[in-house]
This record gives sequence, structure tokens and C-alpha cells, in this order.
Amino acid sequence: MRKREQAPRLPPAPRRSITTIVRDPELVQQRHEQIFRAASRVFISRGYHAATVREIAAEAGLSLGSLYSYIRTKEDILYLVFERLTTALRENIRLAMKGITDPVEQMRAALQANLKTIERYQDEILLMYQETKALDRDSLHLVLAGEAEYVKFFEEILEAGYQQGVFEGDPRLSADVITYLCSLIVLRRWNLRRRFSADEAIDGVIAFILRGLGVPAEGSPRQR
Amino acid sequence: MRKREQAPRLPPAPRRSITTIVRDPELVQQRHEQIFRAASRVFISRGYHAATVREIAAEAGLSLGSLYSYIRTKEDILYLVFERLTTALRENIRLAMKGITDPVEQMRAALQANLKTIERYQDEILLMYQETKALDRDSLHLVLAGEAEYVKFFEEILEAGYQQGVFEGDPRLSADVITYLCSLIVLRRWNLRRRFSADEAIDGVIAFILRGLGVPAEGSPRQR
Amino acid sequence: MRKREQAPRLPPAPRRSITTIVRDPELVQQRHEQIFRAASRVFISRGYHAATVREIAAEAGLSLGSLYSYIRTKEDILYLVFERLTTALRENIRLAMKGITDPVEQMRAALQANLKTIERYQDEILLMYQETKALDRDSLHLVLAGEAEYVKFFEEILEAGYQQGVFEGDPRLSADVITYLCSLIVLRRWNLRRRFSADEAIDGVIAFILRGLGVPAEGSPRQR
Amino acid sequence: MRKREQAPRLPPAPRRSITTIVRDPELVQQRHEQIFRAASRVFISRGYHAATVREIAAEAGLSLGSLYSYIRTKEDILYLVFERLTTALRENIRLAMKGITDPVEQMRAALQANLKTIERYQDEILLMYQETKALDRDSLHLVLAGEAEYVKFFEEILEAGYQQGVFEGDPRLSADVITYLCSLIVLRRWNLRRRFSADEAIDGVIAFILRGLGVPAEGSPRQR
DNA sequence: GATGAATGAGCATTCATTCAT
DNA sequence: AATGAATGAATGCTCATTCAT
Repeated sequence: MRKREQAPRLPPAPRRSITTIVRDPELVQQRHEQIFRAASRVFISRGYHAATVREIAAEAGLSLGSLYSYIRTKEDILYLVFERLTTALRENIRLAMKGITDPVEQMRAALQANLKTIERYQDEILLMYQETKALDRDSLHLVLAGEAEYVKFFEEILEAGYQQGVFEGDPRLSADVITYLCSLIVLRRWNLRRRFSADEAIDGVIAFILRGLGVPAEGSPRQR
Repeated sequence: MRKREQAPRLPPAPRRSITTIVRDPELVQQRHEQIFRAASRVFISRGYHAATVREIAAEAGLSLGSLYSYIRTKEDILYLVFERLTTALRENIRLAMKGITDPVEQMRAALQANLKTIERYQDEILLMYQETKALDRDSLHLVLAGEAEYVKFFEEILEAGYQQGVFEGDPRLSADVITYLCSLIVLRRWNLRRRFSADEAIDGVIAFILRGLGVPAEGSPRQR
Repeated sequence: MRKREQAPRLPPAPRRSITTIVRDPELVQQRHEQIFRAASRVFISRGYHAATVREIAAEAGLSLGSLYSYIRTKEDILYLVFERLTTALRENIRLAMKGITDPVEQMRAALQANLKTIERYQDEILLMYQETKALDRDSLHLVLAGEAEYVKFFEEILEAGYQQGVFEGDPRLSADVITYLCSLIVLRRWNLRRRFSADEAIDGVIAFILRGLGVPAEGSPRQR
Repeated sequence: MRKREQAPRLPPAPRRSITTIVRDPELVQQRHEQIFRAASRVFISRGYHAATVREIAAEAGLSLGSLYSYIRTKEDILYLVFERLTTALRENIRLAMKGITDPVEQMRAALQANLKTIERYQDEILLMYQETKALDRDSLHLVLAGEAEYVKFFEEILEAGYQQGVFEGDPRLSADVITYLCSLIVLRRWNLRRRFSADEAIDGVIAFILRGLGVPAEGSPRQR
């Protein structure tokens, strides 16, 4: 059996380097953090198009000119936000899987971690679904590639479980289905929240996924 | 047992009437159809904000002034697109369920029909997920109400099946999950299409859903 | 002494004939009356520029096309309104003077009549002061010419009184002053109405004018 | 007797502060001056509605974008013009009255000064009469309040003279009448100018006003 | 003579980006 | 490195006028 004790290697995670006028890398790093935070807030509350670069600068506590020393275009700011987000999603799932061997348990852990992260970044996730098309071709490919890496984590668990006969269905398709279903709690929250608490929704989604993978319900006598 | 032979009553489907300068209702109807088609294309390829009313007019073969005789604002056009879309989704699922009694069979039929409709209107669906927030408060409520009616169809099937013990999980949550999963083939097509044909994806999603509802795979020896 | 028993001859009152598509003069006459009334209302409540030809047509109970069979441009409509107004002012003052010989009495009568007319058409008068510049060169000259005729009436009375030594000041200037002062009750009504009733204002203005003309106050002991 | 040697206190003259993007107050001040001058010219020659913001920008030597860094709406520009105008009128009359005790002399001085100011700003005055209605509610109230302050100056003189028995008629009404009559030289200049020089008109108006107030003509034997 | 759909020039306003200081 | 004033292309929407029916 393949060793699984270690966390999967962190994928190279290619990222576009944003061209800045300022040279000092530490300063750039720090300002990008400021900009990320401010831009998230502004983009989330007004949407990418309605948001003004002026507003973002003000929210970040930077002058308009300064902001433009750390980015080249408004679209750069969007990329910055998405890049941080996909990194966070990937990182959290990677940590959760670490040290677990059993595919079903690994899946449970990954789902829990992922759903928690999604819940935490729900506004950013929604933003990503809504504004991805505002990215230019190159940024889009990079963001999608980052997302694919994240799907890969699920795919690996599924593949292992499929080999062991504990999961049904094509692992590659299931990985997509799972990734997608996790976003349910964000993309349909307008409907869900009228009837379920956050935890009820999370538990219900996990249960549905596990059934969908063919895992018998825990202690359920139904299948007997 | 409640009779299910007949199609569920068509919900009143409240809709905002778009204020037009032109009075002839037939002409308005016809022009709205033209506008719907043109706007779908333009919004899909450029997004709502980036799309220009001028472009839409040109695509619809209308002069700018004429277009504005049939709508009041750009947002009206978006509403027009969404309203047609939710109506189509609702109508198709309603017809597919008609005359079927068995909940599992009804679910299969509903899913097939729904996924076909979604595939057909995939661009519009994607648009809807991305641009719903561009609607004003009133339009948004109407569109969401239309969407809720459509979720209701699934909920009714699930409720019936749950009573008969053929479905697992909370029918209301499952209805949301199913509705959402059906959009998978659109919202993640950039990833799916690299690996699956449209039919493979549809079949895989249906299989996943049925397992997720606790329905034993057809002819599957696994449960024995 | 010159005879004054008869009303002064009605001045030729040149008017621009509005080019119409419709030929029947009676119909034109009747429609112009409709248009005048509707346009007055609309122009008064929204101002000339903000008013829409559509609104005027609707208010007049005519279709847009029909309206344009009786006028050539929007500006024609404004001219129509002004032309009717100056005619009414002229006509009323002419009738009031008729049959009075004494200049002071004639002046009193003319002022009373004029102020009454102004009060009645106050909105139209205000409109005229505000929107005269919207007229094209030709219309403007015609309207001003009509207005000059009306000033002439006062001038004639003043001239006669001046000859008899009952009025002070240059009759031509006084005529202008009087004409102008009569509009006070309209142009400053936003200020006057806070403190005076319509009749108080009218009486006060007449008293001021008579004093301004050097006419001793009635029964006033002051001159002794 | 109340002391009148000092100029009346300058009223607080409330003004709406125009929201600007540019923050430097000196620059704003200077640009507003440019805009005021340019806008006066443009509004006067074409009227408020017919004037284009582009024209004003060009006339002011500013780019369109720059102009909009100093105002928010076209209406702001109109307010700017009116605000400067009423301030000038008020200020000039205040200075003229300063240090004069006798009500009749004070009135003569105030009238002279006021008529001179009006003659100087004749186009702007005309504009004000014609376009006041284009202001929004708030701006209108502020402009009218500024105007009321100006009428107040006359009212105070009249009140003092009335107490001393040198003026006839209600001081409040007379104040309105006088304010209004001073504009005669502007609002009827199309008629006056054909027959009188500017000074003849001014002298004639002053004479008429003084007679209207019951002040005996200077050195006139008539009253004897 | 009546109708009202069609037209498109025209206008106020916004905003990403640049660049002189 | 920081600032914020300047720029002008771009866009939603209106409305007088025409003309086919």
C-alpha cells in the first residue's frame, strides 16, 4: 500500500508576479497584504465593476498614486485577491489530510476542513464565482490552475479509496462533484439560511457526499 | 397515497411587467424575444457590466432608440433574460414529471429533463450565477422566487419518496443539493470538459445524486 | 382736446402663422386652442426644456403624429402660448380703458384690469419671463412687438396725463416702469405671499405706482 | 433714535458647500472662480439647459474630467454662479449704506449702488430670473434666503424712514417693490435701451421710486 | 387626416490611469 | 517612495422629429 502518512507535496502553485514600480520586496509584500484585505471588502460589498480603484486605495489607507506603485491595473487587484484565496483553500485542505491513512477518514477530515474554510471565506468564494470572468486570459488560467490543484487533493483520496473498494463512481468526476458541492453552502446560502443553521447545512452536505460516494451511513442499520 | 398522476399546478410565477413606450402587446412580445436572444449572447460573451446597451441593440437589429422603446433600463434587459430562463427551467421540469407516479422514476425523469435544459441554456445559467447581484432589489426577489418554485418540484418528489422510505436525508436540504448539483455541468464545465463528454458528465451526476439519496444502484449486486 | 371716448384701435398685432400640414382652418384653430391649453399646463409645471412633446400631446388628447400636423417644432408650441397670452393682456387692458376720459381714472382702471389679468394668468406670465429666450429670433421679435403694443396703452394714458400736468416723469419711461411693476405680483410672489394677500399686494402696487406718477393720494391732506 | 452709523451686521449667509474631489481648498477656490466666470458667459448666452458642461469646461480652460473634480453636477455650477451673485449684491449695498444716517440719503445711496451693481452684473441677474427654477430644492432655498437678506437692507432703511414720517406705504411691501424695480433696467432692457441711455434709465427709476415712497422731488416747486 | 413606431444625435457623468511635483 | 490633480474615452439614456401604414 502506498504511504500516505505525509502531507502531499505542496504543488508548485504557479503565480503571476504582479509588476510593481516599488522595488523593495518586503514592502511590496506588506502593501499587497493591505491591498488584498481592502480590496476583498470593497469588491465583496460592491462587486468588481462597481468598485472604484479610489475606494480600494482609501480602504487600504493608501493614496491613489501609491496604490498604483504596487499594481499595474485594477484587474491585478482582483488577481491578488483570488490568488490569496486559492492558496488558503489549498493550504487548509492539505493540512487537514496530513497524517491520516484511511481514505474515508481522510475524506471526512478534508471535507470538514474545506467546508470550514469555505464558510470562513464565504464572501470571497462568492466573489470568485461571480467575478472570475473579469480576469484576463492569463490570470484566469493561473487561478483555474490553482483551483485544479485543490481538486487534485480530493482526487487522490478518492483514487486511493476506489482502489480499496470503499468508494463508488469515477474518482475524477467525484472530485469535481465534491469540490462543487462544498460551495453549495455559499452559493445557495440565500436559500439555505432560511431553513438550516450553518452546521446543519455542513453536516447534511457531508452526509450527502458520503452516501454519494457509496459509503454506508455510520452505524446505520438501513443497509443491512 | 396522494395522487401524482397530474402535473403539479403551475405556480402563479409572479413577474414584473417591464414598462414600455410602445403599446402594441404583440409587438412588445416579439421585440422582447429578439432582445432576449441578443442580450443573452452579448451578456454571456462580455458579462453584464462590460456589455454595452449599444451592442445589444446592434445584435438585436434594433436602433438604440428603438431598443429603449421596449425597456426602461439596462437592468430590465437582464431581468428579461433571467425571467425567460427560470420560466424555461420550471416548465421543462414540470412537463417531465407529469404522469409518473413512482418517486424514484419521477426523480430520474426530472433530473434528465433538468440537466438537458441546463445543458441547453448553459451560458444563460452561468450568466445567472454570475450576474444575479446586478439586479435591483425587486427584480432579484422575483427571480429568486421563480427559482424557489423550481426547487419546490424536487422537494415534492423527495418528500413523497421519503414518506415511502426510498430516499434518505432531509428532503428540503436534498432539494437544494440536487438543484445545485445539476448546475455543476455548467459551473465547472471548464474543468469537466477536459475529461468527460456531456453525456458522461450527466450520467455521472445523476448516479451520484441517486446514491446520495440512498437509492441502490440499478442491478447493483453491492447491496445484496 | 383729443377724443378718448373710444377704445384705442386694436393694433395690427402681427403674428407669425404657424405652418401646419392640416389645411382646414377651423380645425387648425380648434386644435391650436387645445394645444395652447395643454402646453400651458405642461410648460408651467415642468418648464419648457423639461417638458416633452409627448407629454403635451397626451395632455392635449392628441397623438404625437397628430400634434405634429398642427405645428412644426416644439418651439412653435411655445410661441402659440405666448401669442395667446400677449393677446389676452392687450385685449383686457383695451376694454378696461374704453369710455374713460380722465387720465388718472383711466390709469386706475387700466391698472386694475391689468393686475387682475396678470393674477389670472400668473403662471403663464412667469413662464413668459423665464422661457422667452427659448424662442427663435423671429418669434421673439413678434412676441416682444406684441408686448410693446401693450406698453403703448399705458404710454398713451401717461402722455395725456402729462400734457394735463397730472403725471410727473417721462411718460415713456413710466410706461415701462408700470408695465414692469405689474408683474411684481407674479415674479416675486414667492416672497410676497408670505406676508400679503393677493388684494393687499395689488392695492399696494397701485398706490405705489400712483405716488410714483406724482398723483396725490386720494383725500390725502398731505399736499396742503 | 437708533444708531445707524455702522454698516448693518453681515448676515451669516448660509451656503451649501459644493462637494469636490480635489481637496486643496485654495485650488478649489481658484478653480471655482474660473468656473464661475466661464459658466456665467455660457449660461447667459445659451441658457442653462441649452448650455453643455463640455462648453463650460472648454470656456473655463479645464478638461471635462477636471471640471468634474470641482463640482458634482451641472446644477452645482448654476448654484455657484447664483451664490457669487447674491453675495456681490448684498455686499455692495451694505458698503454703500455704511456711515449714512438720514434714511432718504441712505436710500439714495443704496439705490445708486444697487443699480450700479445690477448694471454691472446685468446678464447674471437676467440669468437668475430665468433659471432659478433649475435649482434643486435645497439650492433654491439657499439662494432665496440670500436674496431675502438683501431685501432686508432696504426694509431696514424704509422702516427707519417710515418711523420718521419721511416715507409712505408699508415698508415691507415697498422693500419688495424697490428690489424688484431695480431689476427693471435688466429685465426690460430690450425695451428701455431703444429709448434711454443707461444713466437716464437709472435716474428715472430712482426718481420714480422716491416719488413712490412719497419723498418730495428735490428743489421741486411743485409741492409748494 | 390620424397614428405611433423608429431613429440617432446629443448630453451628463464616471473612472482607470498617468505624471509632475 | 508618495501624492493627488489632470485627463478624456466611454456609456446609459432621452427626445424631437419623421414617415410608413
